[in-house]
This record gives sequence, structure tokens and C-alpha cells, in this order.
Amino acid sequence: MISEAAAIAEQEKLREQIITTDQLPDPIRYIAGTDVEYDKASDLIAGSIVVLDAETLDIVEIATHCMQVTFPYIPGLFSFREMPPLLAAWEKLTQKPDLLICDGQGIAHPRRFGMASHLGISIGKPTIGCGKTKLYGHYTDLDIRKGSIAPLLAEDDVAIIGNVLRTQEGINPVFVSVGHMISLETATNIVLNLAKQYRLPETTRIADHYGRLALEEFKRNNSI
DNA sequence: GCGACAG
DNA sequence: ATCTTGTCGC
Repeated sequence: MISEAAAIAEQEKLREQIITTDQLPDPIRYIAGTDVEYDKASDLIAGSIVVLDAETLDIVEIATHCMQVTFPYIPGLFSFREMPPLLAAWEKLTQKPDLLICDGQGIAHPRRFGMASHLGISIGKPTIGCGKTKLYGHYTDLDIRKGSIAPLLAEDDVAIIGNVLRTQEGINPVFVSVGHMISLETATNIVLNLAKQYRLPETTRIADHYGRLALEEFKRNNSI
């Protein structure tokens, strides 16, 4: 297994490749949600990528992959844990999406290289980081109303590394950041538009659902 | 030494 | 992530 030091060196190297401007295809036709489910008892994880029609949000394709965990959970090195099952699921996909929304941070990370950026660089596709909680940075004055945003600032108090976005009035916000090949503004708008009814974008909710199903089915088929 | 710490 | 019902509040 890759060492912690090697993982950090890898992040420092790959972060150079991140593109923080919009490089999206003209009409975005397919968007995808990614998520990884865990089974504490068996150490199994399931990577899940669900492709949706960007216009109707109808499900176009579902790809999942179950395997044993290969890396411990270390804040800041999270992608090394979730990348293996996601890349395996990615290989199974027939219809590759134009954009992926990941369950975790993009550049809102101590070394500016969270899970969404790592995945985006690895597969060469635009990605958005959308985490349920904060990993890094600080913010103030986030209004209670839906659609409100507060910039997520780095230690220097100057660099904006993401947006804290209130997707539903009075409900805990989500943390949006650039993964790869997209601007923060576009990423924020897309996440808000995908969270019409719930706190999390529809892509994440659907990926979570099918990842859960895949993990349960895998356990059943293998008597775990 | 004391918090913070994606899933 | 996961362990997990009722309960406090709008």
C-alpha cells in the first residue's frame, strides 16, 4: 500500500494540473453523481457512479463496484480510500458523463487536492466537490435563506477555496468547491439547481441510493 | 497542550 | 462511513 508520505507527494504533484475555469462541453448532456458506501463489519466498500440526463434527470446508466478497503481514513487523504472503487466503477461505464458531482471536497482542502479534484484529474473530466461538512477553511455570515452563499476562505483569509451554499432554508449548508475544469460560480449554480427539493444535489442522493443497493447485493451474493 | 478533522 | 427512537421545534 502507498505510504502516507507518498500520498501527500502525489497530491502536491497532481494539484498542478487542476483547471479552475469552465471547460465544459456546450450543452451539458449527461451529469453524474458519485458516492462510496461502507460496511463497517466487513470492510467492504462500494463505489457508485450514476449518470443522469442533465435535462430531465432521468437515470441513463448505473455503474458500481464492490471491493475491500485498501486505505485507512485519514482526513486530507480521503481520496486514496475512495478512488479505487470509483475508478473501477468508471471503467464499467458505457456512457461517460460530461460532468461529475462528488461527495467530498475539491480544492477546499489543506493542499488544494480533495477527492473531487483527484477524480477529475484521473479521468480527465470536469468535477465538482460537494461535501456535507467542512474539511478546511472558514466562513462567516451565511444567511438562512435558500440560495445564500458565503465564501469559504483559506488560512490567509484571502484565497476563496469554495462556497458554503444553503440549498434549503434553515437547513445545514453544503460545501461546494472546484474539482477540475469548472469555475466556482458555475459549480455553485449547478449544485443549487440540483438541490431543488432536498439538501443534497439529486445526483448525490441517487448515487448514494444505488451504491447502498450494490453493497447489500454483494454481501448477499457472498454470504457476508 | 487544545481543537479540528471530507467519508 | 457506522451504531439508531423518540423527540424537540417550526
